[in-house]
Amino acid sequence: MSLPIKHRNAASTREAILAAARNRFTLDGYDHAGLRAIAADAGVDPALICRYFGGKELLFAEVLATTGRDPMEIIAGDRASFGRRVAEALLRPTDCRPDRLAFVQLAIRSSTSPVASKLVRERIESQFIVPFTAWVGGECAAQKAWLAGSILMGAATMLALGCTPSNETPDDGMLDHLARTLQRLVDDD
Amino acid sequence: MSLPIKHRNAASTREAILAAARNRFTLDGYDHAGLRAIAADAGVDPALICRYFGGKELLFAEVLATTGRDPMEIIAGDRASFGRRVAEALLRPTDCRPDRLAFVQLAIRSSTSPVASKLVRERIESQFIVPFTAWVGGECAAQKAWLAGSILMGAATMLALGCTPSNETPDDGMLDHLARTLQRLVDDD
DNA sequence: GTCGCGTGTCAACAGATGGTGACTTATTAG
DNA sequence: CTAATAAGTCACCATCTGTTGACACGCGAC
Repeated sequence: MSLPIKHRNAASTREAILAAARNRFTLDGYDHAGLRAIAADAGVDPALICRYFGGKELLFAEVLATTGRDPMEIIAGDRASFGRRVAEALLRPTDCRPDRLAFVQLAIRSSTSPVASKLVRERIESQFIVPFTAWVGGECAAQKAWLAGSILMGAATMLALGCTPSNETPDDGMLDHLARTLQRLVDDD
Repeated sequence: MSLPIKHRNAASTREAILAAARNRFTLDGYDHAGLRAIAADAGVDPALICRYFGGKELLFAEVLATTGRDPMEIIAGDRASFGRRVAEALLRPTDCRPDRLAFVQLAIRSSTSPVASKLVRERIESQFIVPFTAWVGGECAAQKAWLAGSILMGAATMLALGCTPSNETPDDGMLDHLARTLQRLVDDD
């Protein structure tokens, strides 16, 4: 986490700050991720963050924009395996590329902060609702997109809260049900 | 909101504080609902809140315990109309009794705060997951309960974020899809 | 070497937060 | 009427937050 030799390199320290911020924002949410904590993780003075990014809100905006890949990478594809694909991406983040749906974690943990929620909503709209609506097609595409997003957000919220059926790690039963529910959403009508 | 004549009555001012706190916590979440704002709404000095409830966390605990009715009032009942019943309770809070699923709003807005999330999780477990699991029955009851809770939390989160398919108020299409998805959860297997 | 500028640190500010003890005011008992 | 107690207020504290300006360090150019 901390580089043993501290070469003065603006680009790399900027990346270090961004990585630390991404981690803290994802773990603690916008409100509880303090600039001092982020700076400490990055091995940097808090003042530097403001000078580099122009403040906490701008930092969050940059983190949000660079966290996770385009969700459509997972969503778009074979229609028949959509449910399982997405469920696995959410419940088994270590199996596939770990950052596939990372922005969902980031989103739910910062959804309560007024300034962060605005940015979060815009990202959800532009990078999930709109492309998903186009991909799923059909008459009720918009409603399906909203519901699919709701299910993903809700499942992630419950996990973040520590609510699991077996009081353990997510099990196969959860994955099956989640996958089936999502699959039905794109299948019918 | 403010009584013109202020009789000194411990019980009624306690209720006023509780009502103001419930409102603020539901609207702004645990973190952004300040004791000063709650006190101002109740027409009371902030210090009184600490003296009456012993601090913000205990106040929140009492609000959480007294907000919304037992969710099973809506959930338990005719199995065939379960989906629509719950969907309407969530999306049309003004149609039925307004406080039926009020605790869901309270829950999602305070789910990010470490101290509040602990209380929220306990309430979800004890007043939703456990009784729902018993009610739905069957082999995968626990997974169904978790998924149902996830869907409710997610839908409420999306609404709270301002994400709706039509950028307007929740429409009938959303209600239909939500109802159907929930219904399938209890129907199959 | 040494000057200059990019890079980073330090100290401090203003604002807000939850919380506490001493104080004042109203109500009621005797 | 008066004294005791409940009800409520005030000033204040310690802490934390994001942010800023002045300062120190270090590397490259000359």
